[in-house]
Amino acid sequence: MPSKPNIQDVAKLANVSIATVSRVINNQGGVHRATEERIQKAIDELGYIRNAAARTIKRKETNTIGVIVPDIKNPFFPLVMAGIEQRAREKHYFTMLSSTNESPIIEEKIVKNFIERGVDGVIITTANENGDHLKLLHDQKIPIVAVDRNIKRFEVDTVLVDNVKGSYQAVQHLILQGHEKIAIICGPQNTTPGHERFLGYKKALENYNILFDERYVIQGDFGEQSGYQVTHELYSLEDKPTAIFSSNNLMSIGCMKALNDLNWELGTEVSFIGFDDIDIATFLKPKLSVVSRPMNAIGEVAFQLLYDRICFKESLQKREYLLSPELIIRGSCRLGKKTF
Amino acid sequence: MPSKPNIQDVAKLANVSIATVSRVINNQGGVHRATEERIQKAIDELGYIRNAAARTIKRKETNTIGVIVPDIKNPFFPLVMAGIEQRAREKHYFTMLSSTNESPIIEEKIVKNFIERGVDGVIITTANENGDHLKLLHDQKIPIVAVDRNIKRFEVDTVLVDNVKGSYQAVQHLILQGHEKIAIICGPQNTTPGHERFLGYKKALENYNILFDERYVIQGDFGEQSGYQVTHELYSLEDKPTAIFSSNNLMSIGCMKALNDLNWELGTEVSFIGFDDIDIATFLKPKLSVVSRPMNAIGEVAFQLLYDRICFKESLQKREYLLSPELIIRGSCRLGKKTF
DNA sequence: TCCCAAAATGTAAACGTTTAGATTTTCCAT
DNA sequence: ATGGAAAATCTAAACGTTTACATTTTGGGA
Repeated sequence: MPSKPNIQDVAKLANVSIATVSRVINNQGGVHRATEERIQKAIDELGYIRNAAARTIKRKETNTIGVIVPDIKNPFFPLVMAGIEQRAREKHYFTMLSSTNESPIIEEKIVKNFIERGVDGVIITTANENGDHLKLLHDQKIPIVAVDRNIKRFEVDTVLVDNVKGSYQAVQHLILQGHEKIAIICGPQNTTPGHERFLGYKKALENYNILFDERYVIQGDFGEQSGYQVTHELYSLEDKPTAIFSSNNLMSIGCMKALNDLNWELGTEVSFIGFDDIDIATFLKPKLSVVSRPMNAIGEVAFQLLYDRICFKESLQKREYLLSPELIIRGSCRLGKKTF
Repeated sequence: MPSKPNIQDVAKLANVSIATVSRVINNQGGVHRATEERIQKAIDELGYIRNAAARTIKRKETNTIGVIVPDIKNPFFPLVMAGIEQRAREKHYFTMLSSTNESPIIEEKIVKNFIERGVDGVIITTANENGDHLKLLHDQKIPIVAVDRNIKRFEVDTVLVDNVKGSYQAVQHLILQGHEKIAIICGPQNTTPGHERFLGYKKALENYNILFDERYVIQGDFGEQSGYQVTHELYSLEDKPTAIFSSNNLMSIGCMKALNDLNWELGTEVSFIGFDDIDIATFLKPKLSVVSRPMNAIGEVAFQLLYDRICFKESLQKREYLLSPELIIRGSCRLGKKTF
């Protein structure tokens, strides 16, 4: 018994031609009942498993999609991924996941590799929204769905969250609690989420006629470390903010650590709302208010969009899903210090 | 310009044979400098990308490994995955990740699919340690590395953590703090980690001559929900434990939620140590003591083992890596209530 | 019994590579 | 100029499928 059996071996053992075997493997029908059974027996006996590579060569499809995320360690993405996988499995699609560590260079390599391997489509949260490095994908007419971050250079289907609305609601809530000195820990302004969350912040201030103060706008990079440092900066202001809005989960964690180290008391001395729910939220005293996103749904929608696009290609218009985040009020902003 | 260009198109444009093009694509040398440049130009011009499927058919290798985890939402696995990916990228290997939701049935399907696709090897944390459903892999002589959970049915390389030692140290520490009524929230006893962590617990009690009390041994399923429920059960005992050891991260979280809801005060009324570090650990008051595992290293070692095995196949002996967990003492067990 | 459509099966040509082995070209020592 | 080894290139046969088309078998009505 030499290495892997192939369709030939099965055909020989079952005493039929490879065409018939192929028909059985692919459930195409039109095969005599008895013959089918004979072939199935041969398959089992030999332990035959069809070779996807050879199949792909003919079929020109892999039933595989690629998923590219910027940071697999950010719990947001595994949750989205779970949604994608769930839906993909239903449609008998498989999933290749790669993480770029926010590097467009790595991202381009991954893309190239995905193309080599013939993925039928790609779901991506890109490390560089201008999208120059995704040209290859576009050229090959491989369907793309952008999740959480848009791609500027071409039209692609998108699954985004209404960041403006989410942060607007959060900041609005802080304002209604009586806060006027509200700081924002921003994400990178060259990313959609980073920028839009800042816009929502600004809009809320404007709507309520609160003075926009540059000192309270402070740049982070979506990483925990930066949330930590930046909170120190805020603390060192002579006129400290009475509330902080953090633009993402990891920076919220960094911020909380800093609050702790600085003895800057959450809820009494400083209120807080963060974008994205995090595990620690309900364990802090007071509990953290957050803007929560439906991660699993994001993944599910993303796959559905991609799947439709794979089936219907260009005949579809560009579709943009905008999911609404939900403001979850817990304790961390209830005690807003009235300024009047 | 019809769809994807192939090696033929490149050859024609560069006015050479496909063999020469192939040599260039694969950097095999022996091609005239000028010719190579001409070919490269043709490749760029056409936007040619080689077809991995066709290549696989000849080469009988994919440079892809499959990774199977039981629950992608458990933060442990993305961290291990990050270690795997990091090392894999260095060796120009790609990674397919699938999650089984702890279902051996799904796991078997994934395995079959991986084989179809010709993965060069598999890293797996199996949903069923007896391993019957992995027979296919073994039959095809595809290298396997078992992570975190062993596989009983065949010999495979393993990367495990010394669970017995880890939980022994944790329980020992509780004992030395003066605790005698120490409860354990167990994981499933048909998994290596679940069982071994229980063994470490028992061993520590024995060594220090503490009476083993069935009532304090309580079964969970490694899920957050079960940690929560089970903690309620412990609280309802007439003779409550003074310390709790939890067998994994998610159950620890559930336990903490329960403590909170029950007003069972951590650190004073009940001490705690959990297996696996978790985000919330340092945010609780007092901070949580934990047994910490080197996730990234686990992933790196796993890939290294698999890589060697792919290169050398049967010529290697079975290798077992046993990494040591680290007991991190924070506040949650410092205040052990002396019973004398 | 014969005919013929329908059903079942077979034949052979792709698909896009890699690679042994054959052939041609280059170029240097004579 | 010439022979011949080394370098460069080419030819053609795989690899394991799918599938259009051709061929054979089956079975029921006349």
